[in-house]
Amino acid sequence: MKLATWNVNSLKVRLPQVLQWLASSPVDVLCLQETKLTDDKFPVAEIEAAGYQVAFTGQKTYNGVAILSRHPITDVVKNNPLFQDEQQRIISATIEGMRIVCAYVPNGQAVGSDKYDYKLRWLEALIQWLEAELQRFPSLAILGDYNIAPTDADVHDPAAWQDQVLVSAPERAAFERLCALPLADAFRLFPQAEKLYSWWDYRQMAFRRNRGLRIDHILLSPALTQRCTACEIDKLPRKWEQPSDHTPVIATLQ
DNA sequence: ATGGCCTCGGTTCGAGGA
Repeated sequence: MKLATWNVNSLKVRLPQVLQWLASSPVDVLCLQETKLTDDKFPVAEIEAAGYQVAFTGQKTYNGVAILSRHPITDVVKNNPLFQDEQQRIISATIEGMRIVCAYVPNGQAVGSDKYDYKLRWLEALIQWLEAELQRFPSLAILGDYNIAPTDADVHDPAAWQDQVLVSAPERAAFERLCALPLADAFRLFPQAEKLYSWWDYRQMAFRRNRGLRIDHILLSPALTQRCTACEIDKLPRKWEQPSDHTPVIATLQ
């Protein structure tokens, strides 16, 4: 069983790449963020033709999330019931006995900004909601773009990024509280090479210089942590023409 | 010192992302 997450930065632009990636990496579940499509524009037929069921919630221009699955999808819930939010950033569903949560955490723009406050409030509500969800669903995975690099090992240049948005102490504290629910960062369950990232800025040839951050994560409840045998970042799609600035992260479960 | 790119909406520039 393979679970994956990918912020595609517009599914309209990236649909061919998503289909190409699934053809060569036929994961069981793929969570997408930043689809940037209203629901009436979602490419249901193309995704079903590739062998996947899909649940999604979107809006115009910004945000939007989706869960693609080779197995039946049931009990779809959109957003966090504890947090009134016009922005479409969460969708969850049950697949093969697992509760799958697909999340697009707010970026936060800059420390101290209104958007940063929104990010921290959003994360607080996420923690409260997941605490209850874990009681209901022992086998739970939350996959997505967290917009948080958990430690300096996840940052290409920690000195340059110190106290900036995506790495600031309050954001990292929120990530730690998620881990304390408990949820495990699947990537860190295993030995990993250094300087592995999931996002690189489009500017300054950041990808070629590997100036990136690891901000896309798969967090697993204890029952799924026990089953997890690998977690890896697939850099290949970031090398394709007209790529997303993020690349997929994949967890393998027994 | 600053910004450098990409996407969208809606027109050729601004907002947002990270």
